[in-house]
Amino acid sequence: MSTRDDLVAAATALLDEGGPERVTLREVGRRAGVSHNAPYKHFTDKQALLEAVAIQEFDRLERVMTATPTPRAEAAALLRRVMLDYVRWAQRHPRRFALVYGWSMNASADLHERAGATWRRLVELTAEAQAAGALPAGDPERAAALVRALAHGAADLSITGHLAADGKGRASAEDLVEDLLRVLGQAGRSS
Amino acid sequence: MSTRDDLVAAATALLDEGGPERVTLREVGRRAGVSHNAPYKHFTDKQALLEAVAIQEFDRLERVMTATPTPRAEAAALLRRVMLDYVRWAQRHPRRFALVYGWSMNASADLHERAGATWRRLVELTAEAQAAGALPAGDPERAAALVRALAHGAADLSITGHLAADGKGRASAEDLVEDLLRVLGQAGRSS
DNA sequence: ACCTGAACACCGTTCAAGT
DNA sequence: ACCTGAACACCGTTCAAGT
Repeated sequence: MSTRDDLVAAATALLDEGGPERVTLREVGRRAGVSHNAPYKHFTDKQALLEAVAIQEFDRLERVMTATPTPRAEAAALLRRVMLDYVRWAQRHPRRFALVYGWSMNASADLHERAGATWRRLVELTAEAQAAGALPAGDPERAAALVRALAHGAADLSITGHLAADGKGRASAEDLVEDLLRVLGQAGRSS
Repeated sequence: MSTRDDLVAAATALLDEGGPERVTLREVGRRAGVSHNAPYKHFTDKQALLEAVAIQEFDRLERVMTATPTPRAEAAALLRRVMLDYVRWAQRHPRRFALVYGWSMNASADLHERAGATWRRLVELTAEAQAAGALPAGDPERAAALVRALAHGAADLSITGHLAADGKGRASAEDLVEDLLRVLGQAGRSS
């Protein structure tokens, strides 16, 4: 483990504990066993350190999406699994989810590039599912955006407690993903 | 305008300009024409000031939802308009959207209460739309959650630039809301 | 090349007073 | 009741040195 890796690991742990404000360069340095401004020798500023954390997390997401552990899985089943993985990851690591898709990261060209690759893979999967009749025909980019937006919104509302507003939230984020895919499956078969 | 109102207005303006970090109590005080810690006589801390901003915004959202300007509008048309208003509000005031539904607000009991009222109204609308056959039958809470999660996710991805990953995003947040309602409408009529 | 310690500006918050 | 000014602790960032 290089010092750089130690710094990223410490920043990730602090992020999980209390969000970006908890990630102080002083505490990151302390946990990595260096001085409070040693991070500046590896990252231009705090923002760059958080970007490194976000990129590391994006790489994990992409690995899940491009891996196909179930041999010969149908596109629809694979799409379902990928989207369920996505909402489970978000619920398991809510602060990483907030970081990766949050405000501060929309200026990072590096992150934008990785997001593009993940997105293209999702569009491919969607197109295959359409061809199999598991989704309605039409622009695969648009159909993929629909599925992704639902999963993203369900994960975000679930994390912030807005899915269970009355204290009796009857639908989990995973339920909503399944509901959407079921409705889209009906529409795909009936057309 | 009381001093308190001036403080909330200044905080709202600063939030729009650069997010919560930009909202410093010193600058809020300066814009309201008071000292840098006069805000402490009206709010217990910065968090409480931001909560006041969030609550003000939630009240506006609720007013849009409970108002029915189009007389005798059908439930489905009204639901469509409410959800389109929601994504337009989010795109117009991205930092307010991030504040209201973001991390820091999930501990505010007052905000939670207001969210509950808005949510119940949406469930009512959904139930009416289901009765009219514009949405598939089933638990209205769950159907409402599906619509809301899609709108929320589409708005969030649109704001952070993730809907147009390839530089040629073919679906706007509004498009996705319409797509979902169309598919749900088909499923409602065919059952 | 990588790291340290002092220093600076800025911010949230507290406190002792003022009217 | 409402406000002010000084003060404290903390943080991001910079700089002059050290090996």
